Amino acid sequence: MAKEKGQPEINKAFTEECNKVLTAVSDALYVIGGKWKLMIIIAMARGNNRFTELQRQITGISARVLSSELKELEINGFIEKKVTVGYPVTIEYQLLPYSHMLEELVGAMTKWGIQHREKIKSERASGGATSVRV
Amino acid sequence: MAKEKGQPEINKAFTEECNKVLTAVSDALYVIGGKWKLMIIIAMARGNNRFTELQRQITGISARVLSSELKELEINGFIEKKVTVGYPVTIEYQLLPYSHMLEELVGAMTKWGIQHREKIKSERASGGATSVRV
DNA sequence: CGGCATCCAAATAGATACTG
DNA sequence: CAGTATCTATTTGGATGCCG
Repeated sequence: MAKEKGQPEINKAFTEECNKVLTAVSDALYVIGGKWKLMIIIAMARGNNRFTELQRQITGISARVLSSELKELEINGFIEKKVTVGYPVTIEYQLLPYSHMLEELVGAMTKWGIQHREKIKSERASGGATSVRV
Repeated sequence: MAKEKGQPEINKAFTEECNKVLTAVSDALYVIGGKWKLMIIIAMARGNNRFTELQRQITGISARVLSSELKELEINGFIEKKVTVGYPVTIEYQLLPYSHMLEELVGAMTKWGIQHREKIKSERASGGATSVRV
């Protein structure tokens, strides 16, 4: 139902709401999409503030990629780079308040990711064809 | 704080929780990451069930990409392809119950995306350097 | 330690044309 | 309408080496 040509006003409201959501999600994916950005923010929220710490915590990220992702996160107002001058110069990345607005999103994604892995596991027991990277 | 070497047990609990979240988010991104999968599910949840409808609703997706994304969504248990034999054969895609588990995630992402666009807009008024695709 | 430069491989996606 | 095929362009990212 809801696809006949009879009631165009109903479809129109649906289409507008749909467009709104699509635009918003598309916006979100544009800034925090990709494999790494959210992961970096998550790791930083747990106290990993140094370049090398982040590289160690986030499995599989290379220095080149980490470096460029940090730059983008900085440009987009999620993090800040702090250079402390001293005998060994230390460089730390700090989350800015704006990144805390991602907490709800991260929470939802975490929850879903856990559920999904459970689902895959129970399907493995039977014999479904699904995909998770190992 | 929380980076000295004094209290290793505290850091350890943090690291474990961190790994758990990172794994979950990584899992989630693996299945629903990319530009299109969530968008397709959103559009389908609003009554777009035909190939061409989806292509019209989702700005910028090509037939080739839509086709392959639909296949992956089917493999991963989010949607189902229904072929109705008849004089004009009709093909419809239906969301499966599993895809409804994404609603909370989609909601959080929508909310964030809207907030982000607002933020960018108000920054444009002053003169920040951020990025949104136009 | 915190990167940048370079090179290269692979994934992703756009354009276009064609089909039953 | 619902795709497939092909070819190409762009993006992404891994590996390695180097630098202050």
